[in-house]
Amino acid sequence: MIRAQLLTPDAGSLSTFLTTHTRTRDCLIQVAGLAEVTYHGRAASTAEVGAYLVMIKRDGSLQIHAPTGIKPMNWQPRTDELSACVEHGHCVLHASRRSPEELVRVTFLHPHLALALDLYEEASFTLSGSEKQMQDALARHPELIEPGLTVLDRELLIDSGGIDLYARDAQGRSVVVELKRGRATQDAVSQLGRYVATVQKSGVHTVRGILAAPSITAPALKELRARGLEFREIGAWPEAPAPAALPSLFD
Amino acid sequence: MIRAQLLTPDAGSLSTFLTTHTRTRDCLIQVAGLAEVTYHGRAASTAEVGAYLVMIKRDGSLQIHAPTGIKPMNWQPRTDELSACVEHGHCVLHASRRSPEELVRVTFLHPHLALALDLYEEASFTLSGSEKQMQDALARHPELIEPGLTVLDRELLIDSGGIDLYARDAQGRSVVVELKRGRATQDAVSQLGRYVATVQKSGVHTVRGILAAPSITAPALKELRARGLEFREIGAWPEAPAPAALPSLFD
DNA sequence: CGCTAAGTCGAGAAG
DNA sequence: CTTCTCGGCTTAGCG
Ligand SMILES: [Mg+2]
Ligand SMILES: [Mg+2]
Repeated sequence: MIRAQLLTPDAGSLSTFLTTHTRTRDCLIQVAGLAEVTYHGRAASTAEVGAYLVMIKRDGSLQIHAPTGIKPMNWQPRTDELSACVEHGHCVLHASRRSPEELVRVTFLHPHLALALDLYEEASFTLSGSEKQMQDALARHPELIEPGLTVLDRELLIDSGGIDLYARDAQGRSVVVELKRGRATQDAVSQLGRYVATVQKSGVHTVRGILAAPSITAPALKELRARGLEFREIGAWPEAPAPAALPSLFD
Repeated sequence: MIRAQLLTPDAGSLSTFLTTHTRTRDCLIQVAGLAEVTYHGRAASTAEVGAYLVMIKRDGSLQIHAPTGIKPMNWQPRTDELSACVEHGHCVLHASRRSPEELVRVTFLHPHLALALDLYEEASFTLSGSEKQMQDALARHPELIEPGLTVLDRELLIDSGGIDLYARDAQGRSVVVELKRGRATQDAVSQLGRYVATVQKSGVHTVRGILAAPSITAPALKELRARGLEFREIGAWPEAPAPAALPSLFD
C-alpha cells in the first residue's frame, strides 16, 4: 500500500521522488510541509509560506490543502503538464493546463513528508436523491404532479435552456415543469419564467409553468405567483415505502 | 511534523488512534485503505468496498477521496460529532452534523496506514480577479463603464437580490449594473432583468440595465438585447499595467 | 469547442 | 435562522 515514503527529503530527493511517481500515473502522491503556492489563470493567487498538504492523484489532478477547510486552497482538476525541478535550492512543482490556461506552482521550503500510496481499487458509487431520480419518478408517475398530466418530453432543449418536463394537462394545455431537488429559489422561478416565455413565443398559446420542489423560499413564491406560475410541493424522495403487496409508484 | 503513524492497524488500534487524535482537534488525520462508505442527509450514497483516503482536518471537516477525481467522493464540511468505534471487528468512523442533518459512516475493512500530522502554520492567502475587486475598481472609476456615470450605491439589497452597482447616467437616469468576473450567461441576464423590474416597480420610471463582463454568450446577448438591456465589455483585470509615471486608473 | 444546468454544491454576507 | 450571490466553482450532457 505504501509504495514509498521520505522523511524531510532534500530538494533533489523530493524532485526525483515527484518526477518518478508522477510519471507512472498509478499512485497517489502527497507532500506535507512548509511551502509557498502561487496560481495564475482565470484568476491569480498567492499563499505565503505556511504548512500545506499537496495531493496528486493518479489522474493528474492536484489539490493543495491548508490546515483547515473542506476545500483545497489551490487546485487543478486536470493537468496537461506536471513537473518537478530544483530552483534556488528548493524543490518546485509546476502543474499547468491549457484551456483554460492555468498554472499552479508550489515551492517546497521545508518538506516534512513525501508519500506515494497505491490506491487502486475503484468501487461502485451510487447516489440517491438527485434531481435526475426525481425526474425519472415523475416521468413515470406524472399524476404526482397533477392528475391528468401527460409527459410529452424530458430535458427538452429550447433556446433559453432545457425544460425538465414538458407536459400536457387534462384540459390540453401545455405545461412546463421545472424540478428542484432542494428548496426552490428566485433563480428557479426565473428559469421557469424564461422557459414559459420561450415556449409562448414559439407559438403555443396557453402555457402553464409549474415549479416542483420539496419547498420554496418566501420571496420566490411571491414572485412565482406574481408571474402567474404555480408551485407543487414534491419531495426528491419516494414518499414512504409502499407495502410490498401494493405496486409502488416508484417502481 | 509526523505526530503518529500506524501501519495496517487492527480495529481496536485504529479506533483508539482516531479517538485520541480527533479529540485534540489540533492535527490532520489520514487513514488509507479498503473501506465502505455510506452517507445519509440531503441525499444518500453508498460506496462499495474500495480503496479510499480519509482525511480529517483539525476543524473537524471530513473528506473521503477515491483514487481519482478532484472532488472527494463523500465529505462533511463541518461535523458536530466525530467518533470512532469497533463494530463487528471493524473500526467504524461516524461523522454527523445537525442542520442540515447529515451522517457519513466509514467502515475500515483493511486500513493500510493511519497518519496524524502537525499541520499548523496558517499563512495569508490573497486572490486577485474576483468580482469584488472588479466592483471596487469600477466604483472608483465608473467612467470605465460609461462616461458621466455616477455610482450611488454598491451591493444595494432589494427584494429580488443585490444590485452590484446602482448608478445615475449623464442624463440623470437610474442605472442598474450587474458585474460578472467571467463570461456572462443567460442567468446573468435574468438577474439583471429581475433587478431592473424591481427598481421600476418601486417607482423609478426610466431604469437602464447594464451587464458588465469580459464577454457574453451569444444566446445571452440576444436575450439581453430583446429585453432592452445593455452589455459593456469590461475585464476583471486592470487592463495593462499603466506606466509608473501615469496614475493608474486602478490605484 | 460553446452553452446550459445540477450540486450533499461551499462560503459568506445581510436581515 | 433564512435568503441570496459568488466561485479559479466542478461536472455532466448536448449541439
Ligand atoms: Mg432545470
Ligand atoms: Mg450580482
